[in-house]
Amino acid sequence: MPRRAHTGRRRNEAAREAILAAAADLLARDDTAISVGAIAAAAGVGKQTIYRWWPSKGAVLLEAAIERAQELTPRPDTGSFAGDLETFLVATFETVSAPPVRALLRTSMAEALRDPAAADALRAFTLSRREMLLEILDRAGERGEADEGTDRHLFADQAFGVLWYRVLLGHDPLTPAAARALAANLVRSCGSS
Amino acid sequence: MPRRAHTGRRRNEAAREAILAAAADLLARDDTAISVGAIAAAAGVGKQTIYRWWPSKGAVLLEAAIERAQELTPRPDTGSFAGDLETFLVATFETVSAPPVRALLRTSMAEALRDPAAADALRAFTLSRREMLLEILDRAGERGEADEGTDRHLFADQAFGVLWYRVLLGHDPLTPAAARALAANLVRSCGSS
Amino acid sequence: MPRRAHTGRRRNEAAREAILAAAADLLARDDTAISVGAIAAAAGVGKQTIYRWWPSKGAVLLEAAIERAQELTPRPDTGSFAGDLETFLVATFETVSAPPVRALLRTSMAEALRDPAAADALRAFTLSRREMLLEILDRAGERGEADEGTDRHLFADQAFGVLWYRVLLGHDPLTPAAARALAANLVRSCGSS
Amino acid sequence: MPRRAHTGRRRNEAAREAILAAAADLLARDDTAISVGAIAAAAGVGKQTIYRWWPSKGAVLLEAAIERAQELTPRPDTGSFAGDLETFLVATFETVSAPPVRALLRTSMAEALRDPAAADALRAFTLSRREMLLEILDRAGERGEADEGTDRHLFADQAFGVLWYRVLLGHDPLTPAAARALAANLVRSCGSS
DNA sequence: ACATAACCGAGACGGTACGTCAGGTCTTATC
DNA sequence: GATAAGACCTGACGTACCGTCTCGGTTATGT
Repeated sequence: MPRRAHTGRRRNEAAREAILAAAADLLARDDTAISVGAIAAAAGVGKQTIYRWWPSKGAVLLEAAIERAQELTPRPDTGSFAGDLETFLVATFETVSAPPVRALLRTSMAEALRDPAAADALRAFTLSRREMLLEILDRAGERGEADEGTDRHLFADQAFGVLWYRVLLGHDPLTPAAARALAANLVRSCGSS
Repeated sequence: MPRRAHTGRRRNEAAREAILAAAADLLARDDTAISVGAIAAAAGVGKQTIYRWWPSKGAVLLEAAIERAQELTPRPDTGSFAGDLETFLVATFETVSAPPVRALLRTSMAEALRDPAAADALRAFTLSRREMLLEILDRAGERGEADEGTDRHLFADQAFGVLWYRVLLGHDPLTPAAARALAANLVRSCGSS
Repeated sequence: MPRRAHTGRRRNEAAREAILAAAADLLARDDTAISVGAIAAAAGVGKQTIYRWWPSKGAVLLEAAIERAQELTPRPDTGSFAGDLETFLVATFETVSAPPVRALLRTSMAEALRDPAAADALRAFTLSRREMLLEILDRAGERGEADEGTDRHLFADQAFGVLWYRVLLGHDPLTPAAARALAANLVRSCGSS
Repeated sequence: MPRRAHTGRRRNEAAREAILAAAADLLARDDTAISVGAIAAAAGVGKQTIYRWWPSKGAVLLEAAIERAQELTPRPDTGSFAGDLETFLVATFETVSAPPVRALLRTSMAEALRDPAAADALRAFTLSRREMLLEILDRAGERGEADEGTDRHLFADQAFGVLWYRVLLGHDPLTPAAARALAANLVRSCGSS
């Protein structure tokens, strides 16, 4: 039961932003090894200031990655399921095929695979992206363009699965053509035959 | 506890096997941090013996992972595209949903994301799995069950994309039901309309 | 647990005392590592309040040490040089052989060796103790019990040298017998042969 | 029960020497703050190599200090107690009054006061110096120049006490005149009156 | 049969990064 | 305007691994 709400110096917002900006910069480079010391130095900040506010390196990197990624949010409304889906996927594939964004996703996943705190953050982020996609599906359902029995989870997994698979394994590039073909396949698989 | 004899002159096959076995054991545990020293100690081997034959830690881990994974290879031939695909996916999902295999895939990806040598190995492995799947598609094409214009790459990416996405992000489990639904979707998307 | 009131404007004497008391407490324990944060917390004081009034950690510790030590000041006057000296040394040795006082001297020296401000304080303190001892010598000189040509500095150094040497190196304990033997030696070395 | 006496690479003697040399160099400078990293860097050595062989920074510094100090060993034999003692003390005072040696002693003591391992090393070193001095006293006893009842510990403490006191507190310098006066006092205090 | 040479285990080496700790400074709300 | 709280930058701490190197020793081969 704190007698006062708060005493002492408050969190320095400038430091927080400098840290995330530095982290994002380093993420955009494809340096697979980013150290906490490097982030701190680039942000002009002590390491302890990072550890005071984030549980681990991965958590900082992911927060930085996500903050960047939030900006690039297509919310298409073309009137048709096929149109919305194609627009969403083409835009998303295009964004992600840019090397810095690709590097950002790859490093984010690498961190998430070692660090539970980072994994939570990544899961929260991907969940938000899934919801955007599922809005499109739900709208289509309301218009009768998609079967009601469609497995929504699988629908999202097929879309994002292709995305992540190509980003991580790199067997094929994320082309607009692939986005369109994928959109068509997904529409067909939801079709109220 | 050096029980293996030195061989001198030629590569000691027993050491190689002990290393891969130790690596596989450690991979199956979900210890996110596996060190070369730990592998060497578990194998009763000097670190240099590892570095003599593999370029990096990731390469050892992936070779071990792949060797394990090769054993679990379904090559179904039920006579129909839908049957083959469903059998393949159900079996694959089942295998991968076992926690040790899941850990193995996750750690393999983590290594591949940091270590180019490991990335190459993982790419080679996934390529071999893709070919198995594409055999099924090609057989279907010969029987006229699949459209000739089907994008083979996208077909494989959709299947393995869902698999890896669920293994890495864990939003949903790899259930047989999901495998069956995915198989149905894929058959439909290859359908000679 | 801030029980003391803020005073505003003028220096808070209660805070000063709480700081020195906390420092003295920590000094008496043989914890070789005393942090400013620990002193501040024990005193219920902000770190800045310490740094506002003292130049460094060592300076606080030494001021606390000296304040404690001032209390234990024998000023013997037995009438004879030998008597005064023996009384002084026996009392001093006894005081210093108590573990908390020993710890206090050892920590004080440790701080003085790293921190010029602390060194100054320690020098000032030891100087005051030397003057007490030299009073005894001077009185003896006036009575004709000590040679006028005696090296006063060396006289003091021999006495306090043994004290500090035993406190710091610990080859031998500070026994009353040693104090008496030392007193006898010193008297002899000042003897108007 | 080791089947072999030793396997693996042996300790690198060059590294050991480089570390002690670097430590001695840094000790001679009056930098009160010497870090393990600095020693390692100056020696061209990894920090771990220091921690592998010494329990603490203080232990390294003291070993370096002692190794240097061992070189400067007066073993006088003038035939008389007074001559031997004066020669020993004058030489010792002269050595120690050199600023680098003074710095070395001060830093050694500072380390010993914080670090038990360093304290042990310093105690062992001072013990060896005491024995040298006591040899002189014992030889004098054999010749009948010193009383048999002399307190040998106190004798040594008086000599080294003055030395350390002046090095650590610095009230007075370590002059040859002081050494001679001290020698005279000590001879008198052992006198078989 | 004996020298040679590649291999082996062990483990020390120079490094890089880790996550923690403390010193001394600065900032904020409160008295 | 001094205070308690506490965030800040700095820099050292001691540890964990990396990938390389150097030992003494083991065996298959080549003479």
